[in-house]
Order: sequence, then C-alpha cells, then structure tokens
Amino acid sequence: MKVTELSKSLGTTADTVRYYTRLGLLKPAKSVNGYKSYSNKEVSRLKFILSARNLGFSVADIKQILNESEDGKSAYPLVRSLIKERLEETEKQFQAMLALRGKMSLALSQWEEMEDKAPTANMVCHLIENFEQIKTA
Amino acid sequence: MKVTELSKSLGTTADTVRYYTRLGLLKPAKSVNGYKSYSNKEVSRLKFILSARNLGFSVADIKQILNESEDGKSAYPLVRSLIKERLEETEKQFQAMLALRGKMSLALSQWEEMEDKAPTANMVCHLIENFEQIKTA
DNA sequence: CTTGACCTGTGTCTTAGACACAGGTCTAAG
DNA sequence: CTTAGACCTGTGTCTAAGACACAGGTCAAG
Repeated sequence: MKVTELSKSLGTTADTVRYYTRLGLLKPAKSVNGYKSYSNKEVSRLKFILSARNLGFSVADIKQILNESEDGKSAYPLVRSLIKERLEETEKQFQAMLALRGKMSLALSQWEEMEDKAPTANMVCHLIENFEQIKTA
Repeated sequence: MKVTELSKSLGTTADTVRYYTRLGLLKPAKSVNGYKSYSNKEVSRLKFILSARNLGFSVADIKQILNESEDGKSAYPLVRSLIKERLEETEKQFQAMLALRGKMSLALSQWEEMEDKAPTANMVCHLIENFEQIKTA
C-alpha cells in the first residue's frame, strides 16, 4: 500500500498519513524505489488512530496509547483516564461556546435594527463598545 | 502607561498587549528610555479590542474594523457581516462539540464497567476499535 | 554600586495537519 | 527511446492567538 492508496481506503488524506508517519505512529517499510509501503498491520494502526481521533483523543494521547500496547500492556486504564480528561475539557469548551453563541446572537439581533454611525474620538465602534458596557452593567 | 500597567488595568496580560502591538493594532509612543508609552487613546483601543475578542471576533477581523474606522467610515456594515460569519462558524463548532461530547460520555460510561484486556495482533485497544465498529454498524 | 523588578526586541513553541516545492519514479503513448 | 503526466519523496513553512524564553537595557531603593 502506498500513501495515497492507504489514505483513500480509510477516507483520509495523504497528508494526514504522512503526518502520522512523521511522528512515528506509523512505520511503513521502504520499497526499493524509496516509496513507503504500508502493511496490513499499519492499516489496522491507522484505523485505530482515526477512530481514536474521532473520539476526541489528541495525537499525543494516541502516541501514548500505542506505546503502552506495544509493550503488551493493556491500554484500558490509560484510555479511561485520558478520555475523562478530554471529556472535561470538551465540557468546558462546550459551555464556553454555548455562552459565546448566546452573546453573539444577542448582539446580532440588537445590531440589525440600528443605523450606521461613524466612529468618534473615544469610540471605535459604538456597537461593540456599547454592547459590552450594557452587558457588564 | 507602560505595558504591564496597561495590561493589568484592563485585566489582560503583558504578552497580549505586546502581541497586539506587534500586529500594529496598538501604536504606543516611545519614551526616551525606549519603553513603550500608551496614551489614553491606546487604552480605548485596547478596551475595544478586548470587547471585540470577547464577542467572538478574530484579531484579523478587528484589524479590518479598526482600519475602517480610522478612515472615518462607519464600521457597522462590516461588523454586522463579520459577526454573521463568526456566528455561523460558532454554530457549526457548537454542534460538533455537542456530538463529540455525547460520543465521549457514551464511550466513558460503556468503558467503565469493562475489565482490562491486553492488545492483540490486530487490535491496539479493543475499547476504541470496538466502540467505533458498534457506532458505525 | 549592586540587587531586583521591570522593560526591550526577537525567536520559538503550541495543534493537526495543509500546502508548497524541487526532484525522483512509474506508466502509457508517440 | 523519449516524453508527458501522474504519482511519489523529504523537507520546510503556514495557520491563531498568544505563552514562554532569553539576552540585555533601565530604574528605584538600599
């Protein structure tokens, strides 16, 4: 399997495969011509990596997990603790986005009815500065 | 006003102020000793920048907005169209996070009851690979 | 006159790839 | 046999929004 071939067979890009290879997550053999050659085992690894990414693990997480399992250890404890961390982070980001979304759509709806106004000496854009003042008031 | 002074007075960091200054969003005068000196006008600008960041505008957006208003134009139309874009993006990211959060917490709850198992030849971590299979089945 | 707290510019680091580029390789057609 | 075009190679740079590091300059207090 060559790079593009592999990437397409799993629905990803050649650049992604190259990236993982650079990081040492995939270890293709070298063909005589210098092309990278991915075995079935590498295909499984990539499948794993993509699944894990999909589940919210970072590439660094995946590297750790792969290391554990290469030592023949069970990756379960690590996987559980990592996903807990990631879930907490996701939860925080989620709440932040929720708040931001609310703020943005409130601003947008307020602004839609207002007439255009030029900047003044002490204000760049009344919309934005006033919005913040109201909110914090 | 010196950098740290300014940053603290508006509840941000010196690095952030330096960053905006590097980008040309803030234009401090130079003191004799070479230190940057921020006027009241710069303080207002920073206040504006922080408000806009808070509302979801990117730094590049803000740069545009500042340019408009420096030309004495009203930034309103630009501000409205930018926030629409950003809101759409935020909405997409929000949905993505929502889905991810669901997937993660489902995985976590499933995994918590399972016993540790070592990796096998064709699977790095059964937890992850099986989870994806189930989901896509 | 030294110590410590502040400042300066500049450069590197972060994520997860995307994109570019110079050059090597393979395949098919002329 | 050659050449065009499609693929591959490694390497380097770019993204956002700062955080952090570092060598060196400046200042107030003791």
